[in-house]
Amino acid sequence: MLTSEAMPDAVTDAPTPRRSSARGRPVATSHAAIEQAAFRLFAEHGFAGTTMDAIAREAGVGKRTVFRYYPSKNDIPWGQFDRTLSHFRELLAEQPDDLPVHRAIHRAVVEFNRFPPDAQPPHRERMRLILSTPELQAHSVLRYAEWRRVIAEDVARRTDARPDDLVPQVAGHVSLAISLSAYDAWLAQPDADSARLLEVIDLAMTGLRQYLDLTRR
Amino acid sequence: MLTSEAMPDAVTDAPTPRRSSARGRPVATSHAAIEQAAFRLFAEHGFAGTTMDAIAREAGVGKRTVFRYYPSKNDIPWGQFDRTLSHFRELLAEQPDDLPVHRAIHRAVVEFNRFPPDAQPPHRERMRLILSTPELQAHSVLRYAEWRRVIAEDVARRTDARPDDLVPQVAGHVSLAISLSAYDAWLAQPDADSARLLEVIDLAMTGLRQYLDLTRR
DNA sequence: CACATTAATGGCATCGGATGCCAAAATGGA
DNA sequence: TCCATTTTGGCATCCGATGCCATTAATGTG
Repeated sequence: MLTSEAMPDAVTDAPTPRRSSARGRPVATSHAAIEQAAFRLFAEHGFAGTTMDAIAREAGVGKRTVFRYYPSKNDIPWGQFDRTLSHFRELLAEQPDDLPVHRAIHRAVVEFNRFPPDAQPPHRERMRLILSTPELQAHSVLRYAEWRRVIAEDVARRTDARPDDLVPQVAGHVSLAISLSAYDAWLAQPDADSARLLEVIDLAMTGLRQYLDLTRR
Repeated sequence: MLTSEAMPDAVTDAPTPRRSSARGRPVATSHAAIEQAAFRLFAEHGFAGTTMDAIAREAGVGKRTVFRYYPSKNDIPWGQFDRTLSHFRELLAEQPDDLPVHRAIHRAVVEFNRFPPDAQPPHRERMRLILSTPELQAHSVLRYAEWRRVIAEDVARRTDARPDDLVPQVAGHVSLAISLSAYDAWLAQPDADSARLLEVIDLAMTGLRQYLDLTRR
């Protein structure tokens, strides 16, 4: 999955608390609660039409507190992204070394987008919001950069290169390109389920190879 | 070129005036003048450290006027981008139909990045600012979207598909991925000139085919 | 030459996101 | 009860962005 779902409290370790110990004033909210409040308002008034004040009110906390949980309004739809990158790193490391590099990466990318269908808010709505809202499209590249970096590092390891070399960098960029194309196509299909997303990622990869060989009409 | 250079007044049709006729109050500045004022301040205080008020003062106009020439601070480094898209469209149309699609596109992309070396501010500085400033990296995807669209339309035409189909979309995304990788690599080389950029774009394409095992394993 | 027409300018108010600062609140433990 | 601890949230401030509109400086006409 490209996003980190805000799991129901029972699934994660708590209401995603910020505290470390159990002393001091207790938390008044959680990442999940803020996200859910925000998504309710986004659905009603759109992303731009929802102010941070309104989100704070809906979540029942002060605006200042919301900014403490999420560094910016743009970060809310993505959820707690950093938690997922280490998972992606593991998926890449799991792929056999004797596979052609691009196949190993592609498999990890597909696996990364396989996820339990009980996300809250749902994965598809989250991605629809992100990919159809210009501000969020723009903001997302900063997230993508870390994601690409993870790929570049794995490709570098597999090819005895450095992460900053051209081929690993291109691999990162192109993997992202494949994923974004796939998400667009997936979202364009009215009733595509989460399994269909994985198929479309495969199709996008096939499409790329086709494009690079194609001789025309 | 990915950006539209603010040419010296003599090269373009004027100080890039906003007026259509010659009646009414004359313009007080130009796109080029604002860009140059802005780049001076960016070099001195950084992008984030430069306020729109400061740019307006440096250019000798009101803040409100600057916003009339550029819709946002983020748009200043890109210059007048839209002017270059039609040029790109022409370059794509010029490529022979009997070429493999990916070769035609790649050639147009390379040609698009060939440009006269007398830009003001210089192409390389412009791209370095854009690609090294997070806010600008983010904002740029909105520009890239139009650029990708132009490619998707040309690929669709060449392959009897629709621009929104998967292969044209992937082609757009991947061409962008190649270009961005190339720019990063080019900027990483201390004294690379503008001719070197074109070579690096070729190298990035080669790198992609290598990554995909199309050439050798 | 005076004056209407035209079009860009720039001041002003306002909004919303973001940030620093700090007192207040709420808990556990001594 | 008081203290240490930690989060909260109010307040002020900055900055980008936008709407509104009076002002300014040209042109062209009578």
